[in-house]
Parts: sequence; C-alpha cells; structure tokens
Amino acid sequence: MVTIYDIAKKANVSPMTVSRVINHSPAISEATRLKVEAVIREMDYIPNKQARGLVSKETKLISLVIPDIANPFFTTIARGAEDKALQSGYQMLLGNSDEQTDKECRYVDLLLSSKVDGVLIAPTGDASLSNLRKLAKRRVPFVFVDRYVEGIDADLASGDNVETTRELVAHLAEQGHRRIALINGPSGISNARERRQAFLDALVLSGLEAYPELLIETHFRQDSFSDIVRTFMALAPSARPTAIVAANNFIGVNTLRALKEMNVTVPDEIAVACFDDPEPIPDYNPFLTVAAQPAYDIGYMGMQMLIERIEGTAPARSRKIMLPSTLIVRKSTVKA
Amino acid sequence: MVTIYDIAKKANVSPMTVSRVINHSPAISEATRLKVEAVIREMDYIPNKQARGLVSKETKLISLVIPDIANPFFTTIARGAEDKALQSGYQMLLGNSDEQTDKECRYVDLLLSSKVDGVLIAPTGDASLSNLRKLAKRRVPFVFVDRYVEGIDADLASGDNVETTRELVAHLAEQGHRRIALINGPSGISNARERRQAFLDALVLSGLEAYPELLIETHFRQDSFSDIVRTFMALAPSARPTAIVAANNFIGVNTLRALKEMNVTVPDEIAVACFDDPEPIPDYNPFLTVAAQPAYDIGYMGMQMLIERIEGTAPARSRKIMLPSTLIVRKSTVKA
DNA sequence: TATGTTTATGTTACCGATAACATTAACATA
DNA sequence: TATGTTAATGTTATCGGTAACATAAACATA
Repeated sequence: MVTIYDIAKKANVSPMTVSRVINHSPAISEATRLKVEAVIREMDYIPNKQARGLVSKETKLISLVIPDIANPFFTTIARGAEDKALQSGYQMLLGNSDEQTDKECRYVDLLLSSKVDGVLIAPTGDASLSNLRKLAKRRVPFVFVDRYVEGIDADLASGDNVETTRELVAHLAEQGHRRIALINGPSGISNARERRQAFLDALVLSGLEAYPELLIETHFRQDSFSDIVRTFMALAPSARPTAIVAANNFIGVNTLRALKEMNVTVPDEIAVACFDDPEPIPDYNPFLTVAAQPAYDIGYMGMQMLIERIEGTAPARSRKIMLPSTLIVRKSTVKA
Repeated sequence: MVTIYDIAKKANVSPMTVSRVINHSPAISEATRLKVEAVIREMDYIPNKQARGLVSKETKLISLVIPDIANPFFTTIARGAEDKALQSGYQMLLGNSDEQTDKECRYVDLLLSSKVDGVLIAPTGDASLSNLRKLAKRRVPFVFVDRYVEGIDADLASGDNVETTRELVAHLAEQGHRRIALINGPSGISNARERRQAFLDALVLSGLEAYPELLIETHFRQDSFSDIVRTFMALAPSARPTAIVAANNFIGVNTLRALKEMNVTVPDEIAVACFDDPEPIPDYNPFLTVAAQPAYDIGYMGMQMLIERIEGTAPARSRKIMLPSTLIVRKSTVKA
C-alpha cells in the first residue's frame, strides 16, 4: 500500500509535509504543495482513514439502526439519512434490529467497537434504555428517528403522531363512521403510546365515543390479524367497528388480508386506513387509504441533527422535530 | 477510553497478555485468563477495531453499492446481504449510486479510503469499468449482484434473466398475445442486454414475431412513459402491441400510469407484466403481473460469495449464480 | 547435573497517520 | 551587526492494538 512515507521519499520531503498537503494546511509553500500533489497523483495515493482516525478520534462513520430495512417506511428514512450523510462526508452503516432489543444490543456493541461518530436510531422500544445508556456512557452522540425512549434526552425527528392520527380519525368520522377501532403497536414503543392517546383525543374532537374493546394492542410486524378481525366480527352488529385505523403499513395491509379471508367487504362493511404508505412505487390502482409520513425528511433531518451534534454545532437543548403527514384517501375508506 | 494498557495495569500483566486473552490465544494459563477477563468486565472494555485493523489489515466492513435503496428490489437485496454479513461478523456500509457512474465513483473512492474488506455491487453499467478496475488494482474483492460488467471477472448473483423473460413471454403468449412490446433498460447495463436477447429468443420459442418498433430502450428509473405509450397508440390498430413487458418494477408501474392517463384500459386493450414486484408488502388487491426475482437470496448469496472471497475460501474461478423467479399472475394480464 | 523442551508471559517495533514541538532560513527591525 | 519575527519544514512521540521475537520458569530427558 502507498503511504505518506512513500510519497515523502519520492517528493523529497518529510511525511509531515505530505500530511500537511493532504489536509490543506496553509503553512505550505506553493512549490512544495504542487510537487507533493504531483507525486500523490502519480503514485495514486489514498489516505488511510483508519490510521487517521486512530489519532483524530473520528471515523466519519455513522450507524443507522432501524427495525427493518425491508419496510418501505424505514427504507425511505434510510435513503434520506444516507443522502445527508454523504453530503457531509460521512458513510452510513446499516443495522436491522428486527424490533428485537437483543439484536439491537448486538449492533450497539458492534458499533461501539467500530468507533462510529454517531448513531441514528429508531429504538425497539422502552427496553432499548440499556442500549442507549451504553451509548451515552461512551459519549457516542445519537438521535432518535420515528420513536424515542422515555428518560433519554436526545434529538428526535418523527412524524406528527397527534396531528396525523387526528386527520385519519377526522376523515373516517366525515365518512359517517361512529365506531372506530385502533389496531396499535405495542405500548412499549413511544409512537404507539402517542397514537393511542391521540386516537382517544381525536375521537372526542370528532364527537365520537371510545370503546375499550376496539382498542387493540399488537405488534408492528404481526403477520396475522385473523383473531383480531374474528373478535370484531363476533360482536353484535351494533357493537362492531365500521372502521379500523391501523398504526402502521404492515398492520394495515395484513388487516385487509384478514378481512378479505373472512369475506368482510372493504370499505362497505368495514373501512380501513393506516399510517405509512406500504407502496414505495404507487401501484396502478392503490387501494389503501393512508396517512403517509414524510419518511425521507425524517431521515434527512435526523441525520442533519446528528451531524450537528457530532460536530458540536447543535444547541445544548435537545430538539424535537415533528413533520406533518399527507393524508391520501383511497378506496379502502370511501364507499363507491 | 479504556485500552488494553489500562486493563494490563490493573490486572498486573503485560498489554500483550491482555491482547492474547481477547483473541482467545491458547497460550494463556487459566488463572491469568480469568483474572484478565474479570478486569475487562469490570472496566467495561471494548476493543478498538480501528487500532486492531491498522495492524491486521482488516476492517470487518463491507460496502454495498446499489442504485437505489428506496427501490424494493434493491431494498430486499440489502436485507439479505445484511443478514449474511452480520452472521459472519461483518458490518455493512450503504451507498446509493442513483444509476450514476460518477456518484458510484465517489463511493468507490470513499470505500477505498475506509479500507473496506470487500464490496458487493450492482454496477451502474458498462461505464463502471473504471470504478471496478480501481477496486481490482487495490485488491479489494468485489462481487456483482443483479448486474455484471463485461470484461471484469468476478462472482455474480442475479436472477435468471433468460428463464424469467421466457416465463413472462410464455404467459403473455398463452393469453393469446401476438404483438408483444418490450420496454427495456439501457443497453449499457448487462441485465437489460440479456433481457433483450432473451425476449427475442422467447418470442421465437413461443412462435411469435419480433417487431423492432416494439423494442424500446429507456432508463430503469424513467418516470414518464407518456411518449412511449403515445407512440404505441399512434400505430395502426393492427400494428399496436397488445401486451407490454417492462424490464423492471419502476418501468412497469409508470407504464401503467401512462396508459391510465391516456385512457387505455389494462389488460383489455394492452396487458402489462414486469420484472420485480413493486410492492414489498403485497397490497390488498395487487394489480400488476410480475416475475418476482428472489432479491433476498440474491443479496444473501452475493454476500456469502464475497465473504468467501475475502476469507480466501472461495474457488479460484469466478462463480455465476442465477436464481429462478416466481411468476405472479395478476389482473394486469388476465382479462376478466 | 547439564541440557532440551514446553508453556506462559514480557519487550520491542510497527501499522499509517497526526499533534506538538523543534529547527532552519529568510527577512525585518533597531 | 545583533536580534526578533515569520514562514516553511522536520523530528519525535503517540493513537490502540498485534506480530515477532525474547525470556523465564517448570519440567523431562540423557
């Protein structure tokens, strides 16, 4: 491998002079600079970031830890985050936690060892506390995307859960629904908690009543909703929900599937709307009404805040950025 | 930061002994090992990969360079690749080339500086040659996913373009179509070239004729197909295609959209089928007939071959893995 | 008993860069 | 002319590990 020593020898200067040229130090004569630059080009020298990092204590590496890169919502966050990282000269490491705190823990250990400059994380839930404490203890800056953890002070970029929930409920209320169910994520995850509260508030706002039996808590990656749907359908017709709000795209799509399997027609018998668009490339004839969170911006802004933290240009107090969603009304909530 | 020197001092041994314990060297007495391990735990020591890598010449970093992480096909490749990487103790860096050779070049420079152990790449096309040469020159192992570059010898994991194309054409022929169009990617990308040839061969196999005016070359991320569709519709009715094969999900979806805008009914007037499912979470009522390539396996197998190359356990000759697709027939090709 | 072998541990140098300090030459100033 | 100042460059130590070699103690063998 070509090192600054090879360059130095060939250019007849000291390695330190080469280092100065590479780092654009002003204390270099024009003549020397040109000479060294010529040799660098000639020998096709590339600085070794590892060696540099050992001294400078920075790696220009940022880790993104998300539940699942295959979910279009997180995919788009990743895309936004990566764009910002590249702009600022950082490279992005990817980690899927699969909503499992122990897998997340494995990543945290890995990235602590890799000495990343910072971490952008959508934590698996409140159980992530110990993982985040580990980061904090080692003074690795981190920023939350999509979700936060109670008791940990850090910047957050997320969708506006309150306003988004309100929009979904208002839309359904407008369509005449009076009994609306919520199929939510686990209460151990901040956005599920927020969505639940926002849902209850939104019902009041729309002049509707809340029914405890229509408030379901499940997982964001639950893949069968047959039991839940069956329970709904077992209710007396007057007690059945006529509309369902699903707390993410995965729940939304799989609820639709369960309804279809049980021959419940959507939206005629039950309307369905959800958070996050399941389709990154909108299909010909999309069916599901969604409140699309601005995932790209969440990733981009989150990364921006993180880089500001890393580079010390962020304000001392932590920032919470809530971005508005876009309600996209489709067939699953509008009767023909 | 806690280093092996801190551990050594506290445990009353030399730093080298600590290093041996960390690396599970057998030449350590049980007593010393336990003593050192206790101090390591007590002081919460984490090895510094940068320092280690400076000596060992490995970073346990692999870079994945793909056109776009937001495209579900590549997303799923990333997911498979990441799973395999983690299993084998590697971390994955992500880079989006956006189908631009110069952006790809920027990444290659970055990862050369980061001293990654290997690169998994879906090259932007034949123009990637110089970028790949750079990698080869520096002896950074790389493996192709989805696409290869003529003149570069490396392992490849991809879908079986020939067989997949044949299936799509056979399906359309079975539906009675005699004039089938192909809207393809750029001929500078290997899989577009392969799909074109496979398409022509498949037509022959199905006893159909090829019409040059129905062979369109465009971009994999082209977003408007109005002109192409308009040209088709301007043909005399007997010369118009009755079916279109789109070379990827993006082309497929946007062709559908263009057809819709021009009030061409699908599949009645024109049927449409494409490579790669645009929907990572199949929607309630998916419309588009697709040949779904096994993206997860492409990523997983590609990463596996790469790790074998890195660790020197791969055979000298390069391997080409072609994985079969699954034809999913939906409404866009089947008249009601 | 002297020597060889094995096992466990320590010492030194180095990976490729940079920070901190040292030196030199050129020039300005008194 | 002696001294101070500035600009350009060099030297040394260090970052946190590990390879290679050195050493010491314990034991076996002739």
